[in-house]
Amino acid sequence: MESAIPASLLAMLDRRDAMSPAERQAFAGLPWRLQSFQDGAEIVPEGHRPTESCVLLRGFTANVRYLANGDRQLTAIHVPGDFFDLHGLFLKVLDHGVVALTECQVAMVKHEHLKRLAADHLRLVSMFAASIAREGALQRTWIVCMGRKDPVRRIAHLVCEMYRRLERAGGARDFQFEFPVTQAEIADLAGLSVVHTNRALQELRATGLMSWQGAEIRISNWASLVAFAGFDETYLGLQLDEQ
Amino acid sequence: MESAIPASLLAMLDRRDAMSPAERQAFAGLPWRLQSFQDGAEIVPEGHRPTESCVLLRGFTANVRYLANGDRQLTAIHVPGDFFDLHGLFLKVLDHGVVALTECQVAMVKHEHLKRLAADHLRLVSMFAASIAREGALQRTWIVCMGRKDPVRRIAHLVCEMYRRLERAGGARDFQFEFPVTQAEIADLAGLSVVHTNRALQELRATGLMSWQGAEIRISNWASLVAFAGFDETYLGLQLDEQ
DNA sequence: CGTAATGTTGATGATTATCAAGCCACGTGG
DNA sequence: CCACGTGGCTTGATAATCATCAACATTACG
Repeated sequence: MESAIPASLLAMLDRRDAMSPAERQAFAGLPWRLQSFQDGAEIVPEGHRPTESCVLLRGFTANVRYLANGDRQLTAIHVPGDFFDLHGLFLKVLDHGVVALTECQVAMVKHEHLKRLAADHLRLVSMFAASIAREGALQRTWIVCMGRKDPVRRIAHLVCEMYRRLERAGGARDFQFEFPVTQAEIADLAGLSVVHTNRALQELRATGLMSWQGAEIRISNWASLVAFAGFDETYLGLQLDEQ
Repeated sequence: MESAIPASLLAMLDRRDAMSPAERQAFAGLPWRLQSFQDGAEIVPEGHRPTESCVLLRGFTANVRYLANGDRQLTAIHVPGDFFDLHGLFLKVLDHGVVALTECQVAMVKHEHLKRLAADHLRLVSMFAASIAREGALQRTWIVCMGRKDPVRRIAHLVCEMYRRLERAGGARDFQFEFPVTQAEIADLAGLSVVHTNRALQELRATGLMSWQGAEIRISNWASLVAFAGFDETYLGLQLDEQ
């Protein structure tokens, strides 16, 4: 199935690093291929040599690494609008897989087209690099959480981050949002056992700063939750340095 | 102090993504500024808006994030030849500081010069992006270690990684190398207490797979250490995708 | 209505942080 | 040369944290 990338998505990609009209038009004109995936599907296999890059349109996906004993660790989580595969444009091999955490929809475009685009619009290469650098900032933040924050704060931090990122993507408002992710997936993200994740979640709910029932998260006291989690959102606001 | 970048360093930067003669010459011709730092010195402050990027010439440095309670977490460690600051070329603000883990020497070059260079040699922008993407792969690997590996394996993995990276940089041979880093710094890197780091190290030495006395690390059984740590080095070999 | 996936609970033992102290190597000043 | 201070390493004891196992409850869904 071949289709133009939805205008709403383009607006969202655009939000952070404003594209010029010419860039926007060239971007939207690429031969995007839309594809849907079921909950749990493997979107990109680990160790794959990618020939196209992906933008998440709907749902949640995550980077995943599997260990020999069957354990796995999620190293990043993506929200709609994320160009989650972009480093594959510069490196020959992907060091991780990408898995669908929910039913989701992805727009894919071949690297050859992105490269031709980049050759015509040089600033886009810098935008790509900035996007990759931003993902690095997310990962550094997660390393800090895993290394120096207890499980309750770790999950609280995740909630804060997801709210801000989804807000930007148009998927969150008024301190509430849908987050249809299982506790087992939270465990794989936070580096915890499922049982302990469950208890940490209960403890977090017991603070009264937020609720999380089913897929619905509601933050009742943003400022206190931020303080509790030690959430410093500067790492989310990093912008392309023009000139 | 203004000086040309040492030829040996250039050769090392070159090792991964071969530069053309023209690129190499342009690169070496930039107005590099050499600067030395004492053990523990802050090379780049957290939240800084950088105007230059840095290549580590000698010693060890690390990315660092400080928490409100005074704890800190190291999110990356750099070896000679690493362009540890490159994402600052694309983002306005650095989300982390850089600290000297040992006495070290750094070559710095202003962003304006790098950007002019990049405009003349477009492939260099891709090389920069690839370098940033590689750092992302290192970070993902560390997330996996922190989330799913016990402290002994975590440190074993660090030893494996440092050996391979130093080997490439010319700082390791015959399964031994100098690593003059304190246990407190290992603790901040691995997300452990100092006491537990010490005990994990003793346990690791007790396996007989390696020794670590003072600053001297000696790996006596590489294959077994790799197996024990679950070290899969594909993430280190990622190369720039040319076309 | 049955079945599987997800969430929850209790009990237990292993892991890890914390505190407090001592040890060792090294450099500095008397 | 020795006293002394400092920083890094090591040890023991204790308590908090976390994983694991084995249920059971709840929900989603065919």
